Amino acid sequence: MNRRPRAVFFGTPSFAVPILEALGGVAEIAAVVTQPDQPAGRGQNRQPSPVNRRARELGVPVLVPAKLDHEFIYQFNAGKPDLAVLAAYGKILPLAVLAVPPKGFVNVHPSLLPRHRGPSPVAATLLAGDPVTGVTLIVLDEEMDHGPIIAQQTINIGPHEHRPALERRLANLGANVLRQALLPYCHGWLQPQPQNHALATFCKLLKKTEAPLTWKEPADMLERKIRAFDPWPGTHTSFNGRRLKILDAEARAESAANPPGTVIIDDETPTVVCGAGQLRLKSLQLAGQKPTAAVAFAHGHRDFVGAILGS
RNA sequence: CGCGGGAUGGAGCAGUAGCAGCUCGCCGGGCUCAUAAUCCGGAGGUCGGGGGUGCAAAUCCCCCUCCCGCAA
Repeated sequence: MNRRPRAVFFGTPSFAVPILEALGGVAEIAAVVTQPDQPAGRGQNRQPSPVNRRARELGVPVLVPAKLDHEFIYQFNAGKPDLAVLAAYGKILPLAVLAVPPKGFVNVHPSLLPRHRGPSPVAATLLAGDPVTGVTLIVLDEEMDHGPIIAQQTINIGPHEHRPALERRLANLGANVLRQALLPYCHGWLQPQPQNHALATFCKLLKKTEAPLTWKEPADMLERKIRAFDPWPGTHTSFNGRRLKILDAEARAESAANPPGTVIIDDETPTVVCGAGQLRLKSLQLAGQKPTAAVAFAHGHRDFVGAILGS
């Protein structure tokens, strides 16, 4: 193949945008497939996905199928794609769709496969406390995140990095990997290698019910949740009967006699006693209010220090 | 019209009609070898904007702007 390959891009959230842009650099984008406009924000107005917006700016045809049915497959086929690239599309693809492009589907997955297969790999990485992560390019097969590996690159995780920052870095890394590996794969210079399935781990879709913090848990686990669940489903507790979001905090090993959930003051910083260790609060948000620094929050709420959260 | 909370000195909050307050910060001074500690004093606010009712409005009524939680 000497010409630029024709590719169809599947993706939805902002994570997929840099990857779409990178694809435009190495291939001819026949079309972009993304999720239909979803009700979002206050007022529940329907909003196009970030990938949809970017694709329009780039002047690329956009398909927003509600179902991946025969009509969609017909349209997909009509673009005569050599391959498809998929990054966080948000739906499982039927085999009939996977079978359309001759070179298959290349998936940009933000974890070091076979670790963290599934729909929430970045959150799972942070929850597990992994010191490193990365991006893996695979060829999709009939099982979830199971196909052979085209390329993989690794990055370190910052000691207190939250998911949005890590996701942005992984998106850029994914764009790089795609730029470097896609054409070699298309030309057959790069043979995909099977994953070591024995080492596979799996993650589940995040649920809103995981958002409330349980202070009996160890502080380091709670810090991981705060970093992994940012910005959704978020982490919160309750204070004076109102929902209190914990936006940022750091675990420390110190122990205290107070029961879990008690707010103590440590060197000016409000700190919550946990099942093991303590959580130094850095940024909080009371329902309906703006995010505030934890120190300032304690100044305004004189009964905060000494309170037992989550009760 | 999806439901709901909010806007008060630099920051965070209290204050449902009767002189605009609290914690922190800031400025000046005391104490001190020194200090984020402590003591005394001080500056700083058209109470988001506009209209209305009242002898009197941060507070009650109407309109507007901006911010946020739930919900996805």
